[in-house]
Amino acid sequence: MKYHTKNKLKILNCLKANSNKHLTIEQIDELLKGEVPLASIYRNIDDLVDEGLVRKYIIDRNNSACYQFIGDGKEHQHFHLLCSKCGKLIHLECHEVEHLISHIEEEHGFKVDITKVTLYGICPECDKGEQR
Amino acid sequence: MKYHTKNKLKILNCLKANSNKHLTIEQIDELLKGEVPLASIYRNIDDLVDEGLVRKYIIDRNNSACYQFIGDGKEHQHFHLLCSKCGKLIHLECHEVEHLISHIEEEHGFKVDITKVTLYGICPECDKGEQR
DNA sequence: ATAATAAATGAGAACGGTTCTCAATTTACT
DNA sequence: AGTAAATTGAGAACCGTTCTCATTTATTAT
Repeated sequence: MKYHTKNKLKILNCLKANSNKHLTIEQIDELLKGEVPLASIYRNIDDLVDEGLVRKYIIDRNNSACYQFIGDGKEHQHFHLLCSKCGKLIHLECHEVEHLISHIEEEHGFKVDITKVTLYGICPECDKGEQR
Repeated sequence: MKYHTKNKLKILNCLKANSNKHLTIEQIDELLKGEVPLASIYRNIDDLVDEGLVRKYIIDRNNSACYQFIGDGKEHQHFHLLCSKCGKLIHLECHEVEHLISHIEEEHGFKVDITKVTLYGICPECDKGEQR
């Protein structure tokens, strides 16, 4: 059984207050002004992810994870495009993706968890300026 | 300008000989029986990736990257299904995926990097035995 | 309230994959 | 052969993350 703790609430509030973006552990640490030790941030945020309140993203190169508050999880089903260059996160609802997920489940027997779908690549803006 | 070196060829041959699977750096190191230092494997394999002879896959968080020889690059693109329960990694070539990637690029302007696509979920075997 | 129990904490060490450093060596070009 | 450029090897450094463990805090039972 889990307890409600100050640290956990601080972290959750921090993520809530920034629910429009995804934060790294380092950024959370800064926002909390070092009030919560790193190890405790890691521990609590793992819980929050398990509880479904926070979503975890892995940004490719530097291996650092990002976290984002996703509320009660009753939001529209959507998935994310994450630009590997500028780090921008794009929310996308797209029937083609739902189609693919259905296809994979029906034809390949694998039940994809759509809440964990993140596609990495290059966003339109970065792509334009990438002629180099 | 790049030189041809023994190390690089050893690594390339190792990947060629195992082109049906993707190998971690650790596995490559074992296959090469420690003849090539780790740092050199990393350096050379980065070159091979840049040269387009080898593809790098980033599968899951803390796990290491995987590499696969792709020869002339004409192979089918594939991506990965990772079972959240048993950890099994499934390679999937599926025209529906290519279709989705085209769609996202054409309609949403976002260039998806398929080598970084990993869909999480439950594999068929775990799904069968999951009545709990 | 108090005691007993379970979970969370803080501080730092440890971990693991990857990258860096730099002197020594190898390669390519004249 | 001489020179410059690239690669090598060995280990240290790096960095995000996880672990350890004694201590503190929260929950439950008495």
